[in-house]
Amino acid sequence: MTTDQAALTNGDLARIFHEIGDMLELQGELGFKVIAYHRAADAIGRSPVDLVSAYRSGDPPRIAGVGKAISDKLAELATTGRLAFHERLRVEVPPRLVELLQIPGLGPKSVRQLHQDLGIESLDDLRAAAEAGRLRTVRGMSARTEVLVLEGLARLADRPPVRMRLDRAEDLVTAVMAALAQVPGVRSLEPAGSFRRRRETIGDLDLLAETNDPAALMAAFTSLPMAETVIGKGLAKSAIRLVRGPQVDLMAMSLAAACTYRIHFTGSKEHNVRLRAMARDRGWSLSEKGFLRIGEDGEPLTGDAAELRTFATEAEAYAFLGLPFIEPELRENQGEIEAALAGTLPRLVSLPDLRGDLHSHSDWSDGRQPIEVMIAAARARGHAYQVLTDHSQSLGIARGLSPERVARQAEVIAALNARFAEEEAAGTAPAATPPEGFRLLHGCELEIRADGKLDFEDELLARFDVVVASVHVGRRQSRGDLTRRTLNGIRSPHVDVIAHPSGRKIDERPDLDLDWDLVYGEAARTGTALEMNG
DNA sequence: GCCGTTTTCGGCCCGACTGTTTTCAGTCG
Repeated sequence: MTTDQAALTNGDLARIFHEIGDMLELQGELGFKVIAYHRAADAIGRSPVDLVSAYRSGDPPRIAGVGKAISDKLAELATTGRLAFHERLRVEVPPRLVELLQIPGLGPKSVRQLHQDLGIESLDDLRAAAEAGRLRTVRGMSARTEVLVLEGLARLADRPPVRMRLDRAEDLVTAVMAALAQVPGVRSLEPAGSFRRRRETIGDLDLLAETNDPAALMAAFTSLPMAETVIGKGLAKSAIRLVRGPQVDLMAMSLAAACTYRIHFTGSKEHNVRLRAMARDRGWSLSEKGFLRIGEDGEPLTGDAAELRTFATEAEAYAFLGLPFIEPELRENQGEIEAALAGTLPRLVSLPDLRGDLHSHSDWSDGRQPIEVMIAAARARGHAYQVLTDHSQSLGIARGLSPERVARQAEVIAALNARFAEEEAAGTAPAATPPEGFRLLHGCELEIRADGKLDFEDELLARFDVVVASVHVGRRQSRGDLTRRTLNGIRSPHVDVIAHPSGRKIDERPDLDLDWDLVYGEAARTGTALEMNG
């Protein structure tokens, strides 16, 4: 436990309460209490409010899933930096025992048994016991368990669980679906899970299939050349691990009743739990198979009395619960259920909304393609405009443009636009061209230098159609300096957009340390757009 | 431990797969 109270972030707090949940579970505590701690930890981890500050100020926010007991513990952590309850648990439960839960197949019951019977307290203890053949002396374990445990340990050391970025997931999903598309009986294949929710990083891949012949599909799936191991195989669902890749789950859906399968496998788990609770309130039990009527005893009716409701589309299933359709991207139990009930769900931006690209680089700076190739692609997509934003002069590594090259580029762009106008007048423009035509706009990605100065004079900046400004160098400066530089960009009357304001690269580079309240406020005041990415 | 226009007590989401405990508990998603 740290003694520096200020260092406790919401993420630290979440870790502490998850660990409490794990340790209580290993002690054999009631399941619902364990779930309550994990649920509270998740809510704490994604709170937008800095909770240590809020609790110290004496005005903590109300958080769903955090009641009096956990709120008191948060207050103790915020004011003292420690939690007596947590420290007592760490005496009672060996702190490293929770690491055993990472081994596939080892759950709380098994870990507890291993600790009780063999005195195992760590992964090292577990390895030694497995290698010595002592696990088989524990009730419910065998020599096979020892093999599985050693494999799990090897995998843990060899390849720590790492989530993949959405683009890599896309490649793998495409490859697996292509390999299964020709299996006899398969009518449809589609991705689900966090990939369908378009999370920025993906753990496992989930696929759904409609098929007349589940046995053939599962046989083909579990014998794919790209499968390293088969984790499970059944007629309803199977799971494999790809060679040097993630786990892939495949579920066979009932024909023409796919809606609840889609909901179930798209998740998130927390979103599904909310839906099932809502179904239960209405007298139905919800699973991937559909809605089953619940009897007096709280159990689904069976036999002749059984009543199953299925639907063809997700929208119908949501409507059955009194909800509008909820887009997959929103299904995280982060307020979307409440918004759906209140009729305040946002309309998501989608591809047809995209009329042009406001930030692009050609081979004049660090892009890969000539301007003409990029423009042909944009016109073929039916865009109305493209803004060319090659780098400004001081970013030498990206071959930033001098004022002279900017002038030459302006001539090239003018000539291209004249040609587009002629083609549109003559009716020879690409078929996808929108009614208003297509125009190439001249912009630049303006460097905000390390000293905070802008990279071009105002007179030159005034000649661009669009100016996108950004910080690339001096990323290690103080929060104050970085914020001042960003504000310099925002306050220039010539700057229209701040590019990648956070400078974050997913899984590669953390956010810039900026005073975001100041940045947002000044951007709103001056009407400067902030690029959403990273 | 949390929560409540049905409840301040008594509920709390659901099913497939695995292994071994010959009838089901544990794990997982």
